[in-house]
Amino acid sequence: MTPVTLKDIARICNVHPSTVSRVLREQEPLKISKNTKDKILKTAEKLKYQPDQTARALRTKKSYTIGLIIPNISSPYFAGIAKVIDERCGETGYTLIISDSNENQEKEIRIVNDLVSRGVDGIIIAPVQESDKHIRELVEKKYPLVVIDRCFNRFKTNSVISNDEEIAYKTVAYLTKFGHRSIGFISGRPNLYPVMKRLSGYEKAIKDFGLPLRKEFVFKGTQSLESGYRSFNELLSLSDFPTAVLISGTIITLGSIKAMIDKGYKIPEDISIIGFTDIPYAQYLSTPLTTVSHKISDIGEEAFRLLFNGMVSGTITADKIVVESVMNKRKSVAEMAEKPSLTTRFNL
Amino acid sequence: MTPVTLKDIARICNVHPSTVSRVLREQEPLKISKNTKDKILKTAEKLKYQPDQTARALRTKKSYTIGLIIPNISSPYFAGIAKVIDERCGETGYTLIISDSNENQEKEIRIVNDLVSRGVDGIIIAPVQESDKHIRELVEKKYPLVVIDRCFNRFKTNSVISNDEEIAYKTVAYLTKFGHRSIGFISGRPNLYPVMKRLSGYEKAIKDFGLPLRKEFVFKGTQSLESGYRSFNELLSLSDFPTAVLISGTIITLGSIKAMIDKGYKIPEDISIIGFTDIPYAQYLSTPLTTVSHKISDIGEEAFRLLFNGMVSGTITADKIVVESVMNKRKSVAEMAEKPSLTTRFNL
DNA sequence: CTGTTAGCGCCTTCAC
DNA sequence: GTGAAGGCGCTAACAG
Repeated sequence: MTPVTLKDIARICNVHPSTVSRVLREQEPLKISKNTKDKILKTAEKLKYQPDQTARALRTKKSYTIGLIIPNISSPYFAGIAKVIDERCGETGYTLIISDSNENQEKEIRIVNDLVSRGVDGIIIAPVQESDKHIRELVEKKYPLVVIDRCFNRFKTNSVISNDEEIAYKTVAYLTKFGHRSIGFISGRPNLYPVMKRLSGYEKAIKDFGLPLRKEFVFKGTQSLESGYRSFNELLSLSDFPTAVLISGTIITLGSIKAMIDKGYKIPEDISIIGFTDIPYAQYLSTPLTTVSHKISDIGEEAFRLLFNGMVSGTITADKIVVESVMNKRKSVAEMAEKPSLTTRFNL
Repeated sequence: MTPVTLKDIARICNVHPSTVSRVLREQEPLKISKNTKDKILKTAEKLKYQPDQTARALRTKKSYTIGLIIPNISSPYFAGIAKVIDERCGETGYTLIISDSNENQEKEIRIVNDLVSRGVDGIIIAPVQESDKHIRELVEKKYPLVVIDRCFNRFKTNSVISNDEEIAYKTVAYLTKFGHRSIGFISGRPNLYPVMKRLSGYEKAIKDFGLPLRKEFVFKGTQSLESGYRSFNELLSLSDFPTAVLISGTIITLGSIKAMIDKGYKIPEDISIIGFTDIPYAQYLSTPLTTVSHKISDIGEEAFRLLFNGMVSGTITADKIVVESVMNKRKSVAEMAEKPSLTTRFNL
């Protein structure tokens, strides 16, 4: 019942373990007599020999393992990215270790250390992003690394991001076409790179289109439904709340929708909204949601490709890949009413 | 730049590596002079020593690693389970390796072998379930194992399931209270354990309530939106389609809804539906969906607990845990009209 | 073509 | 209290 080892096979075949090792690894050029080779292959099969990856990794300093660290495995966005990377790993003979940092910096650091001491060959990480010390340490150690959803300026490393600034700008432009001039912005954790970029795209557009920039129309919070709910309620309590709102984050968007429903407001009659990021359900919501969707599979694909190339070539690169997001125009944006929301407001 | 080892610390402290090992593992009772202990601790800290888990695992035959195999990481159901298990792992010092079998039996087998040869201390698996050979092999090898969402009768092992049969029965009972007597059943892969159970609960209820059991009202397919779409379209093409439908699977439910929308049918005016399983978005859909929701965190919790107990005690158990599901009564079920759907049907 | 030797980094038993 | 020796299972360099 104890696992079969090279030694076992060697003993049975009357050869040295190293010979067995050579045969089983199909090491080229294989200078082994067909006779012993067949003998070894056959008994290995019969005994269902499985090489001990731990021992192999210890010896070769290569584990054929890569680590993926994401802040929330329950998020469709990160789950989707994980899925693609997992597929590529399967195809290339790597095992993926997915860890959830749970939006928690300390846990993230623990995970990074753990993965390193487990000898993963490379790491893909979507950092929680409060500090970047541990990331920089990896870079300095020349550890194969790809960062998703973030870009550092204090040091250089591979990263894959979306064009959030640009697309946020475009959503504002889109809203102005419907006559909106009073536009809000709701987000979760404000120090998240994509959120910062969306905000700056938003602000830039507000300026360019000559709209009033109102600080009280910009809300920050955490990555939770409750936060979205709270922010949107605050927004609605403003006497002259905006006629359109950009909402950053799926779960925040859901919380915002809940706030509107609870207060009896209608989308898009009372307020138009655009959500970052798309989900399969968005089109089936009571008002099919206009969203910005990220090319999840491209992001995963590119992240894996960067990491893989680095691992096989043994060189450390610092490429920055930008994946283009797209806008899904559905029903949550409408022409602004002459006297926006007034009826509804006074009916409450 | 090369990692710090016990040897390095030993050399610096003028002690033997084994002494360093003893100190750093805080092995009790620690018969080490405070002097050398402090010296070792200090230099270990200074050099940021991280034990090589690979070497340690090879030596101790314990990797402090557990494997989780699920058929789809993008499914909120499995992602939720993974999240809970990951949390428990973090708390207990284990590292979780999540692998996605992608509903593919062969990939699942490859993953199992890979995890075993990587030396994981235990496995939690939601099997794809075409064959159970590889699962039985694990059981025979006395590998710590917990099966989620499935129950075997050919051999005994730990499993955590939901009370699908019972709850399916109850949903039919619930529908009859609204006057429905013609009830359909749509599912994905029919050989999935929960699907089988739901179907049998459905059939039992149909009999018990004296409803007509119509084979053409039962649809099978795959775990995909398209499959749900196709099945529901077929159902709608029946001249006397049912007034209520049970739908097994989130993504299948979404496909079904799409089919109804495309054909212009209204929920629940034309057809009442109940979806297995709940998702956060269900209540925000155009018709808030009546669903059966599984206690995802309980399932994960129980699975981890079973595995953990087995691993620390070194005993192999074969417990069967049933987690109770609940019904979320929302808006997708309504009183059956006198002449159900007729107007709508002829308006098309 | 195949065997021998020598570790990878760590832990554990047995000495002293 | 601490050191020495041995080995987990495997691979790599060197013999022959």
